Amino acid sequence: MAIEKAPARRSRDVSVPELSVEPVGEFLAKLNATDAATDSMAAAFKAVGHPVRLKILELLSLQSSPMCVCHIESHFALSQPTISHHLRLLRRAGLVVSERRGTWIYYSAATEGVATLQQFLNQILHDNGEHTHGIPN
Amino acid sequence: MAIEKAPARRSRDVSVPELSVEPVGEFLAKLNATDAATDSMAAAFKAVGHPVRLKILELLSLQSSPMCVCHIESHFALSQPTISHHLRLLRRAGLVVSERRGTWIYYSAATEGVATLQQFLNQILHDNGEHTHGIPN
DNA sequence: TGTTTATATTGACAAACATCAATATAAAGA
DNA sequence: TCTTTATATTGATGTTTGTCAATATAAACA
Repeated sequence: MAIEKAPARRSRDVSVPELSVEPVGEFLAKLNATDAATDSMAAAFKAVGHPVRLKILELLSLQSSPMCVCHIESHFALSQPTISHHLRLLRRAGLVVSERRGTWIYYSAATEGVATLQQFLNQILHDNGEHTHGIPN
Repeated sequence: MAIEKAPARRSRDVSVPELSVEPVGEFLAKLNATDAATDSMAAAFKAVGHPVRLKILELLSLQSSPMCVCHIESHFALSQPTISHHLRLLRRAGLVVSERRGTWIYYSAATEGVATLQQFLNQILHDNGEHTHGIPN
């Protein structure tokens, strides 16, 4: 197991390795997408970061047509208030929408919200490896 | 605001509206992707469900070449152990990988892990609206 | 060897979360 | 109007999470 030499230093010998690509221009521009944007994106990911909510979203997208709460409920061994709670979180995150029809309330997946997350990950994947300049030896 | 009629009933008049599309075949097959699979997918989403971790991932993908912890750290007003903690969670979720180089440890985005999430959302988007059979009146 | 430096781990604590029982709301039907 | 039913909200409780200070580990260097 060959031990690598420490990365090259800047003119003044600081204790931090040099970045192989400077964080300028487009880099910073993208990076500084408002904190608010990052926060709401993170909040949406957090919403699908729970098995029950992930499954609800899966359920709604597979079902395609809106489902009422009682149908959603029947897929889980959880109390009605708990399902209601998870639905609220998904709604707040913009991942599902609801519509009242008489006594029932129908939920469906919110395409836009899901697309936003998908596009974010897409960007991560495309940015990554697009401009690999090699790594400090 | 027009109030809708209750959805049609089954033969025996139960208190639950009829599903407009029956959950059979491919539907159930997809749905029953093991709970374990759902859980690990949810765990990965949860990992990006925090602003700091989301930003770290963004940072790594924009930077493209691996970054050492001290560089990552410099982007946040958080203690070193806290950053280390977030990196651990990202690593456990399979979203980043780390490699030791002498004293430093370099992190980079794990393309596979991110791709898994991206593909999941992709599926959600494609399933949704693919077979809209109309909704109960 | 001993010292320095980068990163990880531990322990503690406050804040956020998941869940349920109980209750409220709101629509439908008698 | 009163009752029933579907869903939401509230309040309580145990669990998980985010954060830091203190400490440990591990590599590099003198």
